Amino acid sequence: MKETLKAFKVLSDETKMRILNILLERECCVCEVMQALEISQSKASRGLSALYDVGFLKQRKDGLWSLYSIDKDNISGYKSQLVEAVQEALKHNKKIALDKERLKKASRNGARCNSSFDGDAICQPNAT
Amino acid sequence: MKETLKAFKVLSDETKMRILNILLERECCVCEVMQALEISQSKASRGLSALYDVGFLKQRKDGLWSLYSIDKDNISGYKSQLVEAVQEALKHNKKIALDKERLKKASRNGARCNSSFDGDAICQPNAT
DNA sequence: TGCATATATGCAGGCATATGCATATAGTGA
DNA sequence: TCACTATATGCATATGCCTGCATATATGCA
Repeated sequence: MKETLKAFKVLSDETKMRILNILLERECCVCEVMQALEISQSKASRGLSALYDVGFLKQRKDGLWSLYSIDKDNISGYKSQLVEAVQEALKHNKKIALDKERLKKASRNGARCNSSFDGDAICQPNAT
Repeated sequence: MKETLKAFKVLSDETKMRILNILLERECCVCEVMQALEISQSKASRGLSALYDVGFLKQRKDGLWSLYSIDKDNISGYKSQLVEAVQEALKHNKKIALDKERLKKASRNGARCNSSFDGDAICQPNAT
């Protein structure tokens, strides 16, 4: 039961729901998530690891990069239903569409994420 | 998006998830929910109204009683997927089975809920 | 009209979560 | 070994949620 509650709770957060959505497009490193969602590095990293902890994501390392993707092979039962619910709920959402647009232009180290680009400064507050 | 997040959030709480589950069995008044889950009156009432606010439940009044049930006619899309995910996640859960057992014995005013039976006192802490 | 019962809700305390900031950690290449 | 970059995380703070307690509200009945 605790596990189930955690799965619902992780997804009841805008950032994490958006992260899950772009990962449905393709595998991403933390850096690309930052760029796609225009969020800070710590926010991206924490969001990803929260989704990982609950079992929605798998992770692999490639040099400096930490690459996350949907753990399709291990998502089943209610968890796959949750992922489908997220997709269904947001399939016509504007913000999500923007995220996906930006994701296309995003790239590993393409933006020199941590230094020159500072998501913290750019990211607007919780406007919906 | 806010609406979607609220739907996930409401269900990321044990009490509300259990309430949703027993309502899948049948319509209940607040009193019966208290008895089935062995929780306090305010907890039952607030849980029900939270689920109502998000659109999972409908409500009708019958004299003193406030009767809640799953709003099947208006639950569609991602919300019905969420309800299904809850059912799937908890279909073999022991606590849920107990809730349903107690629900069978529960009745409107059968326990003189507010006075003699005090859920607050009986209900054990958050053991899982 | 007054009492009993069922439900809703204001308030306050406690707890969990989200997040920015700063920093630690770990690869990479010179 | 050192500088650089990507990622993870400790700390402090702000915010929101859960819940019990007490009380208000509403309905039925004598």
